Formats: sequence, C-alpha cells, structure tokens
Amino acid sequence: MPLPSPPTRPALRARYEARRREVVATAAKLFAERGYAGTSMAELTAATGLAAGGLYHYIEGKDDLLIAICDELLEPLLERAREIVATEAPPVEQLRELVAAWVAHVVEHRHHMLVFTQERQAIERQPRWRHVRSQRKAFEKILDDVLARGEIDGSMTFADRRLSLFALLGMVNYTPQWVRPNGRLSPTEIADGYCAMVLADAPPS
Amino acid sequence: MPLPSPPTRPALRARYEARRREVVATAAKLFAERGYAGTSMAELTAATGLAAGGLYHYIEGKDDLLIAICDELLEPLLERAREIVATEAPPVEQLRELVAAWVAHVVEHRHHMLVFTQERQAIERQPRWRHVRSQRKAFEKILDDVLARGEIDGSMTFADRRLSLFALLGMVNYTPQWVRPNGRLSPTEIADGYCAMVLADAPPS
DNA sequence: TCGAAATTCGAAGATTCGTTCGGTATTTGC
DNA sequence: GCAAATACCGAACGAATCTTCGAATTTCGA
Repeated sequence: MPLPSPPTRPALRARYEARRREVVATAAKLFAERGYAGTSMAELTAATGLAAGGLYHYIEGKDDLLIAICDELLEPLLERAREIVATEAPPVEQLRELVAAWVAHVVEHRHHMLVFTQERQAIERQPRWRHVRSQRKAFEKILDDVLARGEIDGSMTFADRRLSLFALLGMVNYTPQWVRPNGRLSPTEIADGYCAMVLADAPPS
Repeated sequence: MPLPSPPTRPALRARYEARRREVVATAAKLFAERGYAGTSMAELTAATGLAAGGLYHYIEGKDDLLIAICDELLEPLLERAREIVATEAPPVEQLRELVAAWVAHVVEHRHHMLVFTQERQAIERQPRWRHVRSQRKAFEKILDDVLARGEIDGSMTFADRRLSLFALLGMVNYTPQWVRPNGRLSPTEIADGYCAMVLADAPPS
C-alpha cells in the first residue's frame, strides 16, 4: 500500500496540494450532508469528477479524509486562540475575541464542523484520533482558563463556571446546525449574543 | 418480508414488549458509543444475547431501531411539554418547567439523545423520517412560543429572541456529551443554570 | 397432554463498499 | 523531443454487511 506523496517536481506540487484541498472540501460537504459512513467512495468520485482510482492519488483511504477535515478545522482555530490569549488584554476582552473568532470559524467551516460533531464518538474512542482529541481538549482548556482568570479577578461571575463553559461549547458547536451563509445575523452578532448570555449570568441572590 | 408483530397470546405479549424495549435500549447504547453505521448487526446480536435471526423477531430492520430510538426520545418529551404549556403559569415559570423536564429527559436518555444528534443528517434528509422531524419541530415551536409570550408581556428580554432559542437548543442538546449519571450537578441545577443564562440576557444599553 | 403459536438458531444469499492494480494519457525538466 | 514522473482510469477483488429462511426448540392455552 504505497501512501500517496506529493510530487517532487515544483510545477506539479502546487496543483497537487490544491486538488487535494478540493477533494477534502468536497468530502466535508458530502459527509456533512449524508454522514461519513453514509457517503460511498462512488459518490465522492462523482462529486469530485475523479474516477475511483484517481482519488487514491490524493488520499490514503477514506478515514484519511476524516483526519484531514478535522485538522483543517482545529489547527487554525487553535493557533488563533493561542494568539488571543497571549495578549495582555483583560479576560473579558479575550473571551470576546475568542468567541468571535470561534463563531466565525465554525460558520465558515460549517461542513467541517458538522462532520466533527457527527463523528465525535469515533474521534473519542479510537486511538488513531489521539491528535484530534488533544487539539479539541487544548482549545477547551484555553476557554476554561480565560473564564477562570475572569472569575478570579472579579470581572466575571458564574453560578458554576464549569456549567458556563459547557453551555458556551453547546451554543457554538450547535451553531452550524442552523446558521446560513449570509443569514440574518452576522457571525459577530452571534458571538456577541453568546458572550452576553455567558457573562450576564450571576449567582442567585 | 413479514414484519414482526406482537404475539396475540397475552402471556407472551408482555414478554415480547419487554424484550423489544431491551433490544432498543441495547441498540441505543451501542449506537451512541460506536455510531449507527459503525455498529454491525453482529455486534448487536452479541450484546443482546440473541442470534442473528432472533433479532428480526423484534425489529423490522436496522433502521427500524433508529426510528424506535427517536420515538422513545421525542414522544414522551413532547407530551410533557404540551402539558406544561397548557398550564396557566406565567411564561417564565413555563420556561423553567420546560427546561427542567427537557434536561432531565436528555440526561436520562442520553444514549438516545446522542444517537439522535449523530444521525441528524439522515433524519433531516430522508422522507421516511418525516414523523421524527415534525416532532422535533413541534417541540422547538413550543419553546419559541414560550419565549415569544415572555417577550410580549415584558417578563423576558432578548437582544435577539431567535438567537436565544438557538443558544438554548445548543446548550441542552450538547449536555449528553459531558454529563455523567450521578455527576456533580443534578439535572435541576443544570436546567436552572441554563435558564439563568437565557433569561439574564438583555439588549446592550 | 396435544397442537398451534412463538421463539430462536445459524448458515447461506445477495448486495454494497473500499481498495487495488495494470495500463494509458499527460506533463515536466532537460 | 525524450525519458521519467505524474495523473488518471475503471474493471475487478475481497471483505464486510444486512437480511432471509427453513428447521429445531420451547411455551402457551384448551
């Protein structure tokens, strides 16, 4: 099983990378619509225009696509999140930036995100997915840390910080299920709304 | 293809119904852990103790299980929701009751709920799932109506009511992903926390 | 206790699916 | 323009899957 490798000749290399990204994007759309297991390679070949054999010049196998989709989703998001918390801005500002970037990201890559959500059980169970799993955990830790810093310096108040974190994860992760590109609300407005709900929470008097 | 029907003899009828519920519950657990398509009938037979052919006395086919799981999840929830909004309690109280019942339900049936979430694309796409789809929509409409009544009578304030609805759906639907039976927070505490976040939201001054 | 109903078995059937592989066409670098 | 690298094709294979079916066993009701 020779794993396909990018061509060494420079003129073809760019074309190869671009085509591979196309294939992954097409797969993300199909997987989001029909499910990973519910999408056959035959449907994928039809959607990409390639024939059965041609596909395997760009991917190792079907599950390679799933990993590529998750990586395209999590890697840039995690990088951006680390940039934001490296700032010296106060926690509340960092949280707003984080949620804004996060919402914008899942809206733009909503197909990726839908696949990530649907295949969560596979991701959490199989050892092969350790990397994806640790990226998800790293992102959630960044969020939790920001909330913790806000709680400590008194700029945020939570009845239960852990619950607020889970609520935020729920809101944002659910967004791709209903959001439409060029919908009524912009990603920024959505993010602001979410932040308001999380930050307005106060312990019962 | 003779569809399996409950026995007419009374003594066996109860046993049949019970066994069928067992099968559905086992399927819900496996599907939640491994995914619907990722679970083979062979694994199901192993988990139920029945042999391949024996299973088909209780179900029509694999997707029959999926419908049964969704029905067991949505039917009682929808019924309870209708009871609550038939009350004359003020909207805020109705909302608290709704969310409390809802959270308790998804926590208790978290396997069912995880399957429902994972197979959402199938449910929303295929005509066969019209019934499940309409139950989901009916429940969401009940929620939206309560929020609308609260907004009109001034007891609730939303920057954007639609967004608050989606946020609430996100929070609750995500709950099964992290909640543990006998965990630190009771379903009631979780529900109260969610309500506080949704109700505390106010338009920016 | 007897006959019919109900339950269970497990091997076989039919289909679907992911992947491979030999071959052909196209492109690149020299 | 030539040779080598690259891109692509599509039939075919092997494995895995869901479901069926006839037979064997158990259970119920009269």
